[in-house]
Amino acid sequence: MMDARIDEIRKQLTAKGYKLTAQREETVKVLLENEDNHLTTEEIYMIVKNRVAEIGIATVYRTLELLKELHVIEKVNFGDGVYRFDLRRKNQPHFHHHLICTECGAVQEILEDWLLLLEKRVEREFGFTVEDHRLDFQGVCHSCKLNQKSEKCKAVS
Amino acid sequence: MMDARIDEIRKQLTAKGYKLTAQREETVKVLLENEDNHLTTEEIYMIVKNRVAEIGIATVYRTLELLKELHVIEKVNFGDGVYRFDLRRKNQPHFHHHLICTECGAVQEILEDWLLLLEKRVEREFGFTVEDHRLDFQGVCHSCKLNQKSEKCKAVS
DNA sequence: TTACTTAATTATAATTATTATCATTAAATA
DNA sequence: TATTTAATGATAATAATTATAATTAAGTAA
Repeated sequence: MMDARIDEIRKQLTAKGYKLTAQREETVKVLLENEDNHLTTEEIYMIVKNRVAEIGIATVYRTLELLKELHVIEKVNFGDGVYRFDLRRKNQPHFHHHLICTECGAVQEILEDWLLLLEKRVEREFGFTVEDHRLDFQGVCHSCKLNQKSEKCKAVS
Repeated sequence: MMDARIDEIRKQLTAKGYKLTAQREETVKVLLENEDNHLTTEEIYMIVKNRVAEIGIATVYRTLELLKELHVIEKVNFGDGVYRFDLRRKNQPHFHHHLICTECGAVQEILEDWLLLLEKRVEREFGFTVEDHRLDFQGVCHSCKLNQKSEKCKAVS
């Protein structure tokens, strides 16, 4: 399962003359295992270091930059001051959407592409050919709203 | 015109116990005059400094942070490594959209809100209450496409 | 296998962006 | 006018990222 994905990435790398070194492979594994997580460079470095020890943070920076160029991952910024990395999904030409909870910080993903119609409109109205997009919603997630309700109930009783 | 906008911002500041000092006013003016520009902190600092001289960069950082909290401006990141600041438009509860050209770097704004339907869908399908959103399209703008065509014509002739 | 060539790595220095500190100034208030 | 508080400027400290240079690993040709 994960091995297939790694092989695929290896092919993408070799196609461009790069190698999948042990350090790069471990970094990719961490990304795959944390597909839903949105880790920072520092976090990725710490996890890889705990496993193989033989890695410097500069290599992590370089590997992430490389994977970004290959469109394997995307560098995202949810406005909390740090960059995070997010795997692109298979067979999804465009980047997925996010629901960012301003209460608890949770980030949920919408993998379905909701922007096809709007992209046609952009082409029609602005003569702009869309290659990719970024759509994030900020707001209050379901579970935070439930918690707020139960807080209110406590206050009333 | 601009004065009205500044007065409005002054009121927003005083309502929260802040003052519109000379430094803050100049910073706001620069933002208003560059409504379509997306300046970085450094750029804003240089412009203000050339006018009043009496400002330190720390004050610019502080002022921009303050204006962000008041929802006067938004801190944006188009993926080129620097943060930029973008004025929120009047009577627009949600942030406007961007068309970012990957060829020439031009950033065009869509001031109309195209996401109302999708936000209802987010509420319905995920129980997530949207407070704000961020929508950017990356691609090739109209004028870059025209240029590419004329390049081809030259090559053929 | 051995020598050679190149890519990739590590450790660390340098750079850049941002934030924190603190003495000073300006403004508001009593 | 004296007092209090907010805001500023200069600069130190911190954090994130990039650049550098020596070393290692891997691939290739003789």
